[in-house]
Amino acid sequence: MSSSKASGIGRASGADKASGADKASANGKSTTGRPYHHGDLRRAILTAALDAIAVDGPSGLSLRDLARRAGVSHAAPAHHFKDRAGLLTAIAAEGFGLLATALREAADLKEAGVRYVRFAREHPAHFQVMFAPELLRAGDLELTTARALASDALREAVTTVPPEGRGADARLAGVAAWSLAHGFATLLLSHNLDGPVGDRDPEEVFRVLAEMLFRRGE
Amino acid sequence: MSSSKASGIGRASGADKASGADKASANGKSTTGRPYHHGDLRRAILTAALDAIAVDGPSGLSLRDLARRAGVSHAAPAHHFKDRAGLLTAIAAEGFGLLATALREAADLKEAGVRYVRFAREHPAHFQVMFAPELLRAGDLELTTARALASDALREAVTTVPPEGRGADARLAGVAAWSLAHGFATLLLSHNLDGPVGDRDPEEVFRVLAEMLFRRGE
DNA sequence: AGGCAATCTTGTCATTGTCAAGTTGCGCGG
DNA sequence: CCGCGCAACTTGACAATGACAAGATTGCCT
Repeated sequence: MSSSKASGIGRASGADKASGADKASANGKSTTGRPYHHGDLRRAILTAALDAIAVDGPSGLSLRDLARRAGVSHAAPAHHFKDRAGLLTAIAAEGFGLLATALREAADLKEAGVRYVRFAREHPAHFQVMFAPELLRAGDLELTTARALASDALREAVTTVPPEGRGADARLAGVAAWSLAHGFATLLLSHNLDGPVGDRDPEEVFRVLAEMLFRRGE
Repeated sequence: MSSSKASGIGRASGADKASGADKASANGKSTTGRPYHHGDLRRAILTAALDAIAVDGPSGLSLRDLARRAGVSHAAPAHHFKDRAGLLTAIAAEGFGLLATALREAADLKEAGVRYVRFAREHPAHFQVMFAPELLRAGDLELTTARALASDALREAVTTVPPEGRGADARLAGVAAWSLAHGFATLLLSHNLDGPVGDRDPEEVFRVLAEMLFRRGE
């Protein structure tokens, strides 16, 4: 039951491929002018994959289905991402990059946690893939550097925690914050907190949790 | 009778519930036995699946491979578990049952968290499947009841938190504890804490984190 | 203009999940 | 004691998928 006809991301849009007339839009983005070679298929497949993953999870992803959605042949994705693992690795790397920039703007550790949760909610597909190691190519350079970037951003945020937070070991404070945020985000995405959180804003709920963790004398 | 030690997931342990078909071959003798109908294939496939999942993750699971490992034909698993989702659902249900009994023996909320982490480490395959909703049959009765059981056990543990834990809302304290434990366990299993935790005992590390959360005046 | 390399297509193969019959052997009612 | 039914498995088939190998097409560079 695949359904999900083309349309949406791909070109389609009624243009036969021989349309040599319109080659404008060198910067792929507009909905109409795909310069034959699809403009940039790589992006199209990535976004199609993100859509699919957000719905069915990374396991249900089908390269052929993505190709169909993008309106290209079944082997086209393999040219950009070598195989399934390659595609997912690219997604994970992109996710770590996005997360790194999101964390970098955080004022303190609590705010970093809030941004972590927000990231998971705004990019659920990225988030899921990022933490599914058995689906990724472990050694990939782009992935490891992006992950290191995000890791640095988190580490930097940890330094902002007030030292009188009796955790003593700053590293453990970081692990605590990461665990709390990651667990909350994961449970949220897997709909395990629908009851407790209810209709409250998840980020506000998390703020309360974070305050429980980093309760200073104040 | 099901309250045997939790570590016994080995092979051919007592069945969990129904399956009243086995009466003659109740005793597991047979070194070469293979009472033709394989004894109990259901258990064999479950344990084979747990092994495979622990190595390759739930996504890489192949029913045909499990059948091969069990020495049966490729369609044999389908008779016990209707399909892939059925098998994984059975695993998840079993996992929630195990988790429920593990949590029930906890003295307080912190200890419940420790047991949560221990469960994840001792039953990584169960744990991964339990929180991969898109792989499960959502409406399954056995699953939902087992999940409710575990949820009750956790809720009960929450009541043991000292009320002066300034979280005020007991529900939020539960969410905090769950998030912390779940995040720690998840990051642990995905090898994201190999650095920070190092060679220390993860449960001890988690104890420190839990103390950061539920710091009372003391 | 001509060639080259990137991009995409077509074709193919092994593997897998799932369904639809068959087959085997145990136990139960007669 | 016996055959009959039923549960546990087997055999066979089919569509879908991932991956690979060549071939076709086009933009670009010189």
